[in-house]
Amino acid sequence: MQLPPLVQTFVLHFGEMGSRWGINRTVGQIYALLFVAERALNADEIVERLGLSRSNVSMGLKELQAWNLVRLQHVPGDRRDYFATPDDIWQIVRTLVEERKKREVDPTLTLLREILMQEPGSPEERHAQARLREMHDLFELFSGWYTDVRRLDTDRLVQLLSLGAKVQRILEVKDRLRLVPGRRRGSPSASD
Amino acid sequence: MQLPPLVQTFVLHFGEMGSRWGINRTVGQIYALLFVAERALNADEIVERLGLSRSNVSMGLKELQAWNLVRLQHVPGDRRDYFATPDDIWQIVRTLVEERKKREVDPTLTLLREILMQEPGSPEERHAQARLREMHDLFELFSGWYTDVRRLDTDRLVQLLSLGAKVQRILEVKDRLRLVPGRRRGSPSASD
DNA sequence: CTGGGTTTTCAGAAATTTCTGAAAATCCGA
DNA sequence: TCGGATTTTCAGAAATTTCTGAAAACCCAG
Repeated sequence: MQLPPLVQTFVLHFGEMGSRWGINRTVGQIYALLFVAERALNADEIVERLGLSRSNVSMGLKELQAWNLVRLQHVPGDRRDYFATPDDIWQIVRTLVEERKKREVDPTLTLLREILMQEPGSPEERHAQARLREMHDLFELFSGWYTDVRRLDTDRLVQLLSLGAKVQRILEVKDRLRLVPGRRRGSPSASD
Repeated sequence: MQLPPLVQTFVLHFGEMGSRWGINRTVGQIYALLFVAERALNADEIVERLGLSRSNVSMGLKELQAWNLVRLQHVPGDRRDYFATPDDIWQIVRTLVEERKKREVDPTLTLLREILMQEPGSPEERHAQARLREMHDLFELFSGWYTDVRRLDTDRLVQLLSLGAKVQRILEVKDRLRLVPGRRRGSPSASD
């Protein structure tokens, strides 16, 4: 592995983290390398820097492309493919979340719905269903929240995250307003 | 595997999902089984229902305990250990997030800080650092948000999630108020 | 203590995943 | 169309992870 020490530390760590996330170590390393690189790299440059076989790098890049996590670029007068991560880190986060939702959350929701449609054949199954309904509702809640929030532009998203639990105060205000008797929809207010 | 079909479907799916999440298949299955079970189960019951070896179940339960994801119970007059998941699904979510943060986010933040302390020895390293600073700030933002939000009680949390992007309106109100010239802190308002 | 029930440990077996080299396919300029 | 540069594929090798049986450790009632 032929890398400045600072980069190497990160690449190795990210590779390990990747393997805890169902992404394999070398794919994680490739992504880490591309993420900190000053310019797009071609496959041979990745081979050289990470000390992997050419075919392994090819596989890894293919996987990253399937995840929409790298962009393919071309250098004029050079036939090789060059790979880069998006410059905007928020774009990376969005893609990552989107893809994981598509691959993990959505199929799980589908399965849960199917299970909930079935007729329970025993008290045991009835209880299992009740429990799975809780899980289903939880997933739906998160899924709906995400569908909403993903539309926010990045500035607003950052604003929201920075606010943290202060948002709670808004909910408190809302509650208080609810308690006021005779209050009606229609009067504009931040809590509506 | 000796299970009602409805439960079996879920257990198998959850096992597969687990393996995409760095949790191994059988640990996922054990958790799924406990999650839908009407009562706490002992190790032999798990062996019987999932068709795993006794030692494998022992390992799996140990791992789940390390994650704080199962509670140990005792039945009077029975020396065996019984295992159950928390009744409150939100408690499960909280534990899951907490543990993943501890194991993945925190160490990554530590590493990133260390890297950012180093003196870059080349333009390449300087660029890498800039990039990693972006990542660091992103992680800090999420981490701070989480630290805040985890304190909310479950009702408020659900309320917040249900609100989804409607929270955006509050931000818009906030912006608008900021633009009003001469506006001062002190006058109570939902946007403060 | 002792003995049986229970859980844990751990070395090796089995299964799965990752990685590689060699060959095939693709692609493009001449 | 040809020929070299580049990328992809894939069968088997290597590495890693998971799983198991047997034995050790533990634990408590008697």
